[in-house]
Amino acid sequence: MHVRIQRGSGVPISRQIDAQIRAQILSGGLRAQQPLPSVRQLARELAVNVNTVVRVYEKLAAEGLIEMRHGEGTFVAPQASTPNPRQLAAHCEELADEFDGLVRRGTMLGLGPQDLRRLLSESLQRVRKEASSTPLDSRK
Amino acid sequence: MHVRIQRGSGVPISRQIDAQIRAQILSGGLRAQQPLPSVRQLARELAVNVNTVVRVYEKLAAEGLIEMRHGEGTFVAPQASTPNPRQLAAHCEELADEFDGLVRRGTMLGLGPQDLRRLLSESLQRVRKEASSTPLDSRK
Amino acid sequence: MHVRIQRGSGVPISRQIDAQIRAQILSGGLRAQQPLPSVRQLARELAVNVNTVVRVYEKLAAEGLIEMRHGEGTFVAPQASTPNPRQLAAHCEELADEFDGLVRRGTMLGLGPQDLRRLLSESLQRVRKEASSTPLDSRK
Amino acid sequence: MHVRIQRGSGVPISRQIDAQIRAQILSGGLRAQQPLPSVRQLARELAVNVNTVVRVYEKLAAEGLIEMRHGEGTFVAPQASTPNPRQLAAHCEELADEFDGLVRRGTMLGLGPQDLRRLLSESLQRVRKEASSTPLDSRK
DNA sequence: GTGGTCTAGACCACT
DNA sequence: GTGGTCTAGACCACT
Repeated sequence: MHVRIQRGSGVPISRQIDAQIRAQILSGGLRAQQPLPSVRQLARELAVNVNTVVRVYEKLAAEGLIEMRHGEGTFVAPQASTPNPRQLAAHCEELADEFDGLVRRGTMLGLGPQDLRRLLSESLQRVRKEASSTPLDSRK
Repeated sequence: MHVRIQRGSGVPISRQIDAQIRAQILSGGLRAQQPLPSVRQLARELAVNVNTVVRVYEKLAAEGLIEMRHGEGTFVAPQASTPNPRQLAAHCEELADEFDGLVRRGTMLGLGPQDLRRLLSESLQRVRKEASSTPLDSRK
Repeated sequence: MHVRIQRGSGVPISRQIDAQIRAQILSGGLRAQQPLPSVRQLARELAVNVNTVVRVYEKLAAEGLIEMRHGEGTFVAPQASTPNPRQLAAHCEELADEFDGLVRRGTMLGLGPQDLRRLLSESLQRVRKEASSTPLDSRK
Repeated sequence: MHVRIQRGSGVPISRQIDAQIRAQILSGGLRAQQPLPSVRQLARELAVNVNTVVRVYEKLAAEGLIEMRHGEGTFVAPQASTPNPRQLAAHCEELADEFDGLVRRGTMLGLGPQDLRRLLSESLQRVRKEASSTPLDSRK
């Protein structure tokens, strides 16, 4: 599982973690029954307080996306296996809104469409490189 | 002056307003001495509390980007006229970070580079349309 | 930390609090890393609204004099340790200006230099007594 | 009449003007029937908006300390001639309070009694020099 | 527990 | 009209 938080972006840490785990489950990147890192492990990796992770896991569990099995660990819920197209679409729409926000801000900074396309291309490269260099997660 | 806020995005309203005004000043979109909307007017336009706008204006004033003149109004600071390349660059870098965030989230949703480029193109169209349809601000 | 506000003096409460905390940091009376009272605690002690304290702390934080750590508390900034002679001098000059104001007002009331010196002596006594009788702050 | 305002001290301009005129009337420095500068003249001298002065004059007139005679000008009220000991005492006490405030702030800056006495002495010199060099007011 | 943000509303001061 | 300060209270996020 990949999670990466941006500090100082103004977006609450818990929200960032939630969105990323949720995206991977909805898209099938994380499969049903697959184990998630333990609360403590993820908290350590992200340098975040344990309670912050606990609250995210609890919320996802309350929505039925994951299951916290006492003494065993946390797993993607069985029903969560089939990518849910409605929620996926909702998530994509949210992404589109955020693109709008970035484009507006870029425009206000005086950037044109070409500049913004270039920014995106550079991001794509950076993120691709990240992914390839990331050591595989212990529990994936 | 153009400001547009996204509610429910997790990013504090005040931060969104701050970033957008700041971008326009740094890029020269707002010129030195130019009047900003009054705190009350902007608050009304954005359907936001007056204090929220006041806090943003105070912060920008503390950094010397704008000047609040008691009883007169609020203006872009005289020194803010020449686009500050260092701060502009910092702001662009911040934008690049946020692109990275979106790309990561998109990737987690299973989107490929083509999908993301398409999302950007659609955003560019939407935002261009917004701009052209926006009635000119009374005070710019 | 000692803060004492005078209501009805015409000087905004927030400004009084700001000046006093600032003085103690600049002079080294408050040391680097030292914890400040929490916003709620100080608000309670001074019988002032929490937001008023928050605004003061935010301003001092924006200037790098203190650090607000989410969930942890507020602390004198590490760099603030070495008394800053330039800012200290500025603060002393401000004090001198205010002495001028008092002397002018006293003169207008018909007081002579001797009367004013006596007023100062009495103040020194009163304030000394205050200090000695103040119970040590829990967190200093 | 002597009035001197300190900008940026946090004390409202109108309050500063009020206190200074009031002090001179209470102490007999301004005698009954004596003309005050016109609203416009004082506003110009102090580089203050006319309305600010108007409001101060109106307040003092409402308390019976001065009289605004339409078409003639503004004068110290006849009854205001005999220095009012009770109000004078109140004003002196206020002054004492403000000395306390300054002494506290000075102490927080690390100044001792000697430093503060020196500050006062320097103020006395400065203010004496001001007074002697001030051109006599046209209407005194 | 800690700080962070926002609202609604009041009252004041300056142009 | 403009900005400046303050209160009371809510709800959220991080340790």
